[in-house]
Amino acid sequence: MSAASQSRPLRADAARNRQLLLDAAAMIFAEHGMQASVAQIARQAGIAKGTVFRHFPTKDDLVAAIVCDQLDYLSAAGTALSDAADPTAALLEFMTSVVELQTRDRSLCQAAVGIFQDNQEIQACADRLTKITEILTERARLQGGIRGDVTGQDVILLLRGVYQAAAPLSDRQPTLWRRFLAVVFEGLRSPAAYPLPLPAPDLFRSPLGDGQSPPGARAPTSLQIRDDRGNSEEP
Amino acid sequence: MSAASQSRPLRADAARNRQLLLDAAAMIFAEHGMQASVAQIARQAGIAKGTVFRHFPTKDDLVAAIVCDQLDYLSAAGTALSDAADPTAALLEFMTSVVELQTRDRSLCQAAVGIFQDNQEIQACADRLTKITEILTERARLQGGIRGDVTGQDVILLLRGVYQAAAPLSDRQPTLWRRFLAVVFEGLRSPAAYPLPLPAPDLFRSPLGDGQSPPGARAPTSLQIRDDRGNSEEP
DNA sequence: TAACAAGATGACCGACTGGTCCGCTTCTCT
DNA sequence: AGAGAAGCGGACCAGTCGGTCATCTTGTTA
Repeated sequence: MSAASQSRPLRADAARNRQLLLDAAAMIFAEHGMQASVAQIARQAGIAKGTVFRHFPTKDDLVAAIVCDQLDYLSAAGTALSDAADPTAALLEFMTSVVELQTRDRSLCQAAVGIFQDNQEIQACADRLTKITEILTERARLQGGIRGDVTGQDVILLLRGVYQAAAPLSDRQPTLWRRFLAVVFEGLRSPAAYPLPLPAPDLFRSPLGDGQSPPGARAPTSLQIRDDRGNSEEP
Repeated sequence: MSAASQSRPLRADAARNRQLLLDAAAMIFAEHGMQASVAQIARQAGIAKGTVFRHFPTKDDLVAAIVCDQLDYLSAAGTALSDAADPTAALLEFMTSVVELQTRDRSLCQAAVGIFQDNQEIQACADRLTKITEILTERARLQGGIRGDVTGQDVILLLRGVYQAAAPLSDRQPTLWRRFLAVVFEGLRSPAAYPLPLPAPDLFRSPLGDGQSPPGARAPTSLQIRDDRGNSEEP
């Protein structure tokens, strides 16, 4: 969909093999994560390994093609919810979609944020996803459904956490993430008992040293998140 | 500390090298995760690769030695808090310790739960950690500081999620996890707006088919966690 | 149908992994 | 001091990885 319309249309067999390859890669990556080998994918697709590299110069390019598809899918899902009547319910539904897809596809969870910060294509897709998440979050915030100090980047990072929390038991309790999503969403709801500590995350700007712990920025809470502990030696 | 007191005491140079090796491994694993190569660790320790395998028959044994130390450290921290005056504050402090250590040591996050389910030694340490977490959680629950349907295993899995959520930005915002821990802890607090869906996680028993989604077990909430979506095709 | 370019192939490459092994060194004990 | 055992070093092994390339096949087009 992206690099196919360059110059000539693909020859029939090439187009067929490319699709076989994409399907196989999506399946293998979903099952084994992106550390699955190219040879394994080629075997699954029923084509030779050299053919894989003809279609995608590097393995990262193949991963990017798969991951971008998934990220775009989520962006589309978010966009479809961006004018829902109930913004808070829409945000929850969006969050559900994101974790659900992560659970189905293990490669996505490694790609969702920052892991591929060197891959331009994935970055662009991730940026789009972050943007629509920001929109959904702001609508819910304005509605008062979630606390005022939560950002879209909080949401997207927390969704990664929800998936990862449930991942160890994904075999035996494949829907456990719903439970953890409920906990996290509860934590995002209004009214906030205590303000969140620290400035919000920033996936894009602040390449380094954005003043990530400005003095006095920590909120005073009765149940303070502990700042430091006296031990400097290892156990 | 574990296999050293077998038969003879180590020779002086062996003991020295063993300590060099453990220190180097802890540092390298903390920095690069447990996928760091044995050669890299040997290089860091200034000893030959063969010597590594003399002290630890396999890489997994080396990983286990490091990880068990960390898990035991956390268990001890939890035990020290198990009779604190304010159980809810104690639980939060314990949770802070856990995420903090995960942030410092990337190997721990992969080991905390279930990843090493085949390694007896790590399993034993993880079980102890889970047990003390359960105790701390129950005390906070009885105090009314956290909602009644939260278990210790919820807590330990969520802590993994908190770390993972903040991990992508750990370079630029190394204390971001405090923010996410605050969100999650807020979600655990009493009073619960809605009951948590699904039965609690179970790390040990239920090797399979413990009825992980019994009909009607899902809680009725106004903002329901969506159960299923109609699309069966990929994007 | 014939010629040619696009595509497919799989042996091959170098880099890397965890792990082994044997000759050499060094510590310890008498 | 000297013997013997414990420990060490690093070449080596088999396996895997991503990636390349010369050669063969096949779809397309004149």
